[in-house]
Amino acid sequence: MKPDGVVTAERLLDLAATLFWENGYAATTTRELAEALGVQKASLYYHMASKEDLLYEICMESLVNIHEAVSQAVGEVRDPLRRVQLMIRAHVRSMLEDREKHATMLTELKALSPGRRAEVVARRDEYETLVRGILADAQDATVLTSELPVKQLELGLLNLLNWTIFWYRPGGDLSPDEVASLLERIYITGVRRFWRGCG
Amino acid sequence: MKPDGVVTAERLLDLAATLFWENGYAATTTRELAEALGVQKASLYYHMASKEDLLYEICMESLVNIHEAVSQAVGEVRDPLRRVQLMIRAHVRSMLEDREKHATMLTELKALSPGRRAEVVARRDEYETLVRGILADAQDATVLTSELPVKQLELGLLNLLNWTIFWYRPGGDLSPDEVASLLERIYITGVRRFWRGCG
DNA sequence: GTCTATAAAGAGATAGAC
DNA sequence: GTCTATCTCTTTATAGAC
Repeated sequence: MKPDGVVTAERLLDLAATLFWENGYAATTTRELAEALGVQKASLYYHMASKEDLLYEICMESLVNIHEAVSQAVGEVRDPLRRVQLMIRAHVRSMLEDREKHATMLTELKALSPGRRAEVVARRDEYETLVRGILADAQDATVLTSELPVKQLELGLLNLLNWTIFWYRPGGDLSPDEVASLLERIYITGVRRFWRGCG
Repeated sequence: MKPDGVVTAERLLDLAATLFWENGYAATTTRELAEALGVQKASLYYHMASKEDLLYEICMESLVNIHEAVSQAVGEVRDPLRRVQLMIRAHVRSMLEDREKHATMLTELKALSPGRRAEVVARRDEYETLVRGILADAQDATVLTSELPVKQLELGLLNLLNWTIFWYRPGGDLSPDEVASLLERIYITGVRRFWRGCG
């Protein structure tokens, strides 16, 4: 959550993400938001159009952020395996740095109206396309196994990475980078193409 | 969801799990539950004490079920690696067969009152102890890597398995057993202890 | 075991002053 | 940009008849 100096709209969005994640979107009331911001209920409506708008913006922002983070991380790098490793690191780091927003996007999507939900899902599909492309390149370069279709490589990877938001706590046993190292190690070893023969 | 013949209390629990999972606990109203059951709102209270009771029972049931499923699956088997494989299969199968309850337990826990939440968390810890024990045995038998502490083996495994409830759909591309095979393959390859040298 | 009727509280959002 | 006051609707749960 951002400090007092920042514009109220931005503080409201961060605060909403925290409360939505901790208590759920439907269970979080405008009264709680107002109290935590230190204003009256009605004052919220100067900064937002509705409670649902907050949820929509949280979802979109988390997806824009992680897409940018991964795009930039793989950026100029050409080595296909290295690109997979950098993607994993950037995904985990972005997800954990932006934990409240990302978790809210992943768990409260169902609370959005159909139209807006579709917009968020479309954005998420775009991100998954980026991920799948990086995996497909590594597969084509024969550094990842060809025993599994790329869609299954993607499902396996996102399974392994995303569940982290449910147990990760800042200041816990593992730092974001340690989490990334652990998951990267398991995944890469699990799906890398090895030449098993001797010679 | 169970058919009409079954006692109403049980049908109510199954129905609640479906609605809680689809729309969230807080967003699901007693009106919707009553309508879907085909009775009046007030009639619900003959079968339940409160809406929160339903959530509590759903959470407990899903955990009792998965604990039993995994216990029985590894049952008499002694081979440590085989036990890990059987655990993965039973976990995935139980989670997907009981999808609504399991998903509700995993995502709506925060809606329970502190006391009941603590009870559910204690049950979940028990299950995780079972999982960790099976992994530790395999590690001691040198069939799983010793490079990672058993706690991290557990985090990695549950990450890989649990996220499945967010995308699995009955009748989709993959059957529960195919999902289990995919995840088992990635995990076992990822954490198995290999002798890399030749000879 | 299910009904009609209603209580009591809390929700999101708006009007209009300052 | 924030306030007080309020509107309107929905919520969970109960009372008591059948």
